[in-house]
Amino acid sequence: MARLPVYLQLLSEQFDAGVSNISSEEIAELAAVNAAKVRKDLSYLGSYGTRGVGYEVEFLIFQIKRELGLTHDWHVVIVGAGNLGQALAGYGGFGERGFPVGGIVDVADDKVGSLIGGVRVRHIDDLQHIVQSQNVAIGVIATPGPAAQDAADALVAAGVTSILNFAPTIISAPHGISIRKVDLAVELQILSYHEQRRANARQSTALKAVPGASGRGASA
Amino acid sequence: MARLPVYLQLLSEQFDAGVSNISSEEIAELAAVNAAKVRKDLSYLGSYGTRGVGYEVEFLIFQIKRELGLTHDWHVVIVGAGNLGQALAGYGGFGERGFPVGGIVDVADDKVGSLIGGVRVRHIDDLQHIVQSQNVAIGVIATPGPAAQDAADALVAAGVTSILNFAPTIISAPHGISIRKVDLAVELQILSYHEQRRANARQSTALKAVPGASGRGASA
DNA sequence: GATTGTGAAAGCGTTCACAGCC
DNA sequence: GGCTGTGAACGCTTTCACAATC
Repeated sequence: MARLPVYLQLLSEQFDAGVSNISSEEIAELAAVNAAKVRKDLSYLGSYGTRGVGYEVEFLIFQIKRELGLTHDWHVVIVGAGNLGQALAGYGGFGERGFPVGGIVDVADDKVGSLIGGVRVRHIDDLQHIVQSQNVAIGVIATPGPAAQDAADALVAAGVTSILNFAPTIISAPHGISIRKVDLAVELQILSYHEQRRANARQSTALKAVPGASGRGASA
Repeated sequence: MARLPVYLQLLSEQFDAGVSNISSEEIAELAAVNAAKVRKDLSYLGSYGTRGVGYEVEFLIFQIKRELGLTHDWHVVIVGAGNLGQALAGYGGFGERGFPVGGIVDVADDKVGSLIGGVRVRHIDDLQHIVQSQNVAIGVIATPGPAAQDAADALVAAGVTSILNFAPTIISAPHGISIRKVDLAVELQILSYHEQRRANARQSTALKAVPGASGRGASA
């Protein structure tokens, strides 16, 4: 249920705005999805709506948080203190949303010791100690692509059971370890694909408008 | 075809490693997907494989790049020079992968003028000028959630036709504008959900092992 | 013999439509 | 009357399986 976090976000906003009750239709509108889908998703949590009335916002927020395991903070550890790792650690968004950075590690000795976003960079050999002392369950990989699998192996060996991978590499891990991948370049490439199609469409329209022009090339 | 960028990445790695020919089975292995899916995806580009042999890596890379519109760089403009915007601009990954940062803008005058990742922050009023002079087609939103819709409106008004949204808000745009959303907190919350389930599973196992213990609570 | 390209089958998530309930 | 909860229909994606091709 990858949409629950989205509902949670928008319900929190509505709650802050003073809305105490909401219908599936309204949620659907805000989340830009179908109302039936919202009801199916929410019914998965239990029957927390009232027919003829809707859902109580505060109660729904609580139930979604419970389902997602957001009743307490989850410390994360970042592997890789390069550009991306520094950016992620310095960006305060993790901590604000309940995922404080419990540590940053790197293999390079010259990076060890520096302070990023209030957290000191440690050597990757300390990973197990950090994970166990801070009870870290989630690791973030922010290494260059070729080092990502090593980072994953180190995280798993240290006892981490969930991994968020920002490296442009597909990593493997033992069964039972959850992995998610976010590749910024992939996102941009997908947008590029759409741009490309738009450009092609413009071109073939132009060619149609001037039938005498050569119709070969990148059209279709 | 959101998998083409993934194939492209791994094919490029194979090419750099000296592999000149590859089968759908091998690609599937590297991409952690089914081989039939790889063939279906690639057949969508045209019949570029050779039966009994496989695919020529270099040619396939070229075809995927052509399909994705990666035959030239796409300049991007970042809206929001806060933590996240600075992080994204400073992280060199965009430029390296063919998406150089053509500009960063913000509404706050005190941010305007500072230098981030070699690019000077400009006022959001300059957005249209930046977009048109640099021929920017893709905008990146790195504002706080409440400002995201305004940022999107400004991007669309300036002539941008694709948006990558990092703000934790669902934005709307006119038909024909492509939008993708990346929410780091959502990714972590999905992992939290898996951790939560693991924790529950452990607890119910423990309860089963000691049948006398109270079976109520967060199990199931 | 090996591997692609692709119809057909299976699976999965979405949407419809309405009974059930407030 | 209004809105939820959900079985059934739908459509899209994935997977299978094999004929076509090198």
